[in-house]
Amino acid sequence: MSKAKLLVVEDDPNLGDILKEYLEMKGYEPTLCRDGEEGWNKFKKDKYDLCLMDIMMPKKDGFTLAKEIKKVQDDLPILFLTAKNQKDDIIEGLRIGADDYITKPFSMEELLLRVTAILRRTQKSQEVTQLKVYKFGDFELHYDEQILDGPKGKHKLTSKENELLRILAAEMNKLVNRSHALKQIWGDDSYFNARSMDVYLSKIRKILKDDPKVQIITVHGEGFKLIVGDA
Amino acid sequence: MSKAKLLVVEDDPNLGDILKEYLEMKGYEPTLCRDGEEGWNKFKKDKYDLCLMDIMMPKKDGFTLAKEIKKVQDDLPILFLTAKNQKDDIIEGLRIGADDYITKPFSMEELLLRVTAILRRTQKSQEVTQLKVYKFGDFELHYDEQILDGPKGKHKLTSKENELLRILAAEMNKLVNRSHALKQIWGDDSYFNARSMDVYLSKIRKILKDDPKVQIITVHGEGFKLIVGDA
DNA sequence: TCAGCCCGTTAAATATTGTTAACCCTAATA
DNA sequence: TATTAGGGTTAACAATATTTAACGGGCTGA
Repeated sequence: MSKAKLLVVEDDPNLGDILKEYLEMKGYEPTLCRDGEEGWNKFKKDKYDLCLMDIMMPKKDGFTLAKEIKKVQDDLPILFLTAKNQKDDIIEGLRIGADDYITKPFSMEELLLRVTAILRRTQKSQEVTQLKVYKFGDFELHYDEQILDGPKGKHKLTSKENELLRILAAEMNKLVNRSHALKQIWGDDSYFNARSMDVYLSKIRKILKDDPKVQIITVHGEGFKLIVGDA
Repeated sequence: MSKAKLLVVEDDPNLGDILKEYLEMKGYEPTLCRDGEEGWNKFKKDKYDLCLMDIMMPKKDGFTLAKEIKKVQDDLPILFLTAKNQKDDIIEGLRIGADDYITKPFSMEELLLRVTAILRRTQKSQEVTQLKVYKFGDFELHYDEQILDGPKGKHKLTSKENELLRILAAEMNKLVNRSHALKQIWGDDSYFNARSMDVYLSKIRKILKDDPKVQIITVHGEGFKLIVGDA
């Protein structure tokens, strides 16, 4: 796990130095630029994880720089450092495309919170963006969306149907222990919950009829299997 | 909930008195010291929640005092009061482990903001960090402005809609527990509040129809998920 | 083989959630 | 002070989800 690289564009030399020192101290790798033009040059040379920039800067303002950067690398998160007395319409304009903003004067702690929040979010979305999908036969179970996409159209599933089918699909062609599934979904293996599960199995089987290759078979006294035969 | 104890070390008698009086008025329990040495003695005698200190002081300067304090109690947050443009002082202070700084002259409101921010942060360290802009699908939620910017225009949100959507957006693609959201927004999980939340969910879903990739899924008996599908 | 349990299915009963509209405040305005 | 507009809550009703009940068929072991 290497340090996150931050592009810091700030023309106030005091604040710039403070930012750089502070962010370094907190385990980041900041590159400080004094104006928008320098920021643009650094951006072209290297790859960054996050960009912090002032709005009002000589040579090239933050708004312009942000737009240019977004054109090249749309997913680079940008955190604007804005002055409090900035006109509303400017703020309005720069909202588009900014991932966040913080108004001066701000505390270092506030800034750090923002930076970590953005990085956490973007890093997460790089990993977990993939919504879970299970495929079996002509079906696709979109678990996160609670949708079963089959050969005869999409079926909206209820939460319980969704959970149950996911367990079966995850163990495709393998036995799913009855009691195990019950504990997973209902928390405990009781008579009524078991009957409930049977009701849902029945509903799911109805949908699965859309593809004759797919069926749920019962292993008496043991559990169930989602089996996928050949064409 | 007792008053937070503040150790205030400031050699300027005018500023010191003003600080003490103001902080008392705001419900804190400040102890005023005139120099670093006195500050050190008070620190040893009592337990404090936060320390505000000047840097340039007779007998023992702020840096020295801060270092000594940190050696004994590393987690005591320190807020430095620095003269304007003393960049090196600020950096040095942050390096020592100050949690924040504020440059003189400052307004009392400004100071209060810092103090409350630090105390809030240290008292409940597991606070959810709050961004100002949340993006999901073709939407941008501008939390501060209570505006949801979508593919078919901007929607002004009421504060409840705003809060609710923020919670969902912060946990994008993940389950948000019903009761948790209720406690966050309404303070308690009661029948009528729950019904109220359902009303707001309905309103939000109407707006989210502007982008078919985005939807709020119900997990029966559990909570909700803001789902962002693929194109 | 047959009693008894296990399971499949359907339907009814409950519980939870979705939606709309009426109602109640409060704060701004005339 | 009366009026109004907006936000929030409550009420009422609709739609779904889940559980329970009821009935019947099938499997299994004595």
